[in-house]
Amino acid sequence: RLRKWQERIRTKDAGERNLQFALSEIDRMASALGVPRSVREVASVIYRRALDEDLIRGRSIEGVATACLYAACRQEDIPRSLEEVSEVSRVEQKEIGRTYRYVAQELSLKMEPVDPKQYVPRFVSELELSEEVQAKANEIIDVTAEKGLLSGKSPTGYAAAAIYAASLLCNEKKTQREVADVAQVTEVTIRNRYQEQIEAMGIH
Amino acid sequence: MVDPKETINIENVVASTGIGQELDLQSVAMDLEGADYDPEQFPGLVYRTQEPKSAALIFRSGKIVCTGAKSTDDVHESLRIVFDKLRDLNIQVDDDPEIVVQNIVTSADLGRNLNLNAIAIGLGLENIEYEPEQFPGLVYRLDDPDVVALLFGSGKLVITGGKQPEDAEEAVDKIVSRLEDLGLLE
DNA sequence: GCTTTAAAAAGTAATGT
DNA sequence: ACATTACTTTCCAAAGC
Repeated sequence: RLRKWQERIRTKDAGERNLQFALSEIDRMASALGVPRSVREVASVIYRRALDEDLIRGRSIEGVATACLYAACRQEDIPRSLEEVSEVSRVEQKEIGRTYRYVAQELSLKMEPVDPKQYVPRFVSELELSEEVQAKANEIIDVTAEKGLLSGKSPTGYAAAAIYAASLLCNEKKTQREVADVAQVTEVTIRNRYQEQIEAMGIH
Repeated sequence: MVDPKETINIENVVASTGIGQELDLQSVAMDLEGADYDPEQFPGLVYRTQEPKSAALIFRSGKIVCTGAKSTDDVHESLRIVFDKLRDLNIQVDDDPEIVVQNIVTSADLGRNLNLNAIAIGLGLENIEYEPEQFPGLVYRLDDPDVVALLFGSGKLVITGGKQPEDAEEAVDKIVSRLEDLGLLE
């Protein structure tokens, strides 16, 4: 009986320690990503729910913690790409993506697809482009997405192409390589999305 | 407008069977030309048929999995070839082993572009998974028939998980009517 | 969970010319 | 700038780790 009691304490302590580890990891990664405190709080809430629903079995604490942070960024409308999140996590990108989909499905998180416009302010800022370019990029995204060009395309590549196009239209040209680097996509992707967007905008 | 059902094409059929006899895969690998066997990597021996084109996984237990055939008839034909090859090696094979189709993969075309964003939100996010950062297709799980559909922006789709060719037809009908109900087609 | 086999869809990526 | 190859997702069975 005494043994069972000690065991309960032990598992309870282990559980507490694991939770503390997960929350400190979320905090560390959130800091590294430079996202506000509200995002860490949302991520922590999602993690505790995942814990309550027993979703961590068979998965690493780090993986679930990272997936929760990725989901929280999206819910707070300041998305970070899986690649960006994987850079501050020791879990590989593919595993983060899988775990995120699992957690989102099991907790019925109503995750809407990421709007490419949500990446625009950050990318524009990193490229030191004007608000005029930002407004133009947003317009390009809205108009071309309305015409159905967004289906199936990655939000980062889509935003990158719109920013590239806007920088040309506003005479503040950035090279495809410069834009590709901040968005972490290839020049080929920017080229392909750019061509479609320009075509749909009727700029040529 | 063309009925999307008419565009259905079977791309792959997976079936399982067994010869009712245990096998020494090491010796089968020696005698059967074109056989790939690496037990360290995978317990099954791989044997490919040319016509119809398919790949058979042969196990020590005598059970066999056949994949890659373009129709249920082709699966039977491919397995008939495999059975005869084994008989050529003086291995006893049951007269006509039961062949069970486990999965049928089909492709089809709705003939219209799809707004996957609208579909993901419109169909409630319940049986749907749409993560264009990870994959361009929208994953739609149906209960009846019990299949999974991958919908693309072009209007083309893949249906997998079905056991009968009719499952794909039913699935296409249900997908089309659901999208029409929500005004998401065209 | 993983390993292997096959096939389609469309996007993205790495590598090669 | 272009092509080719390869990887992402879904499904399923098999035997064994």
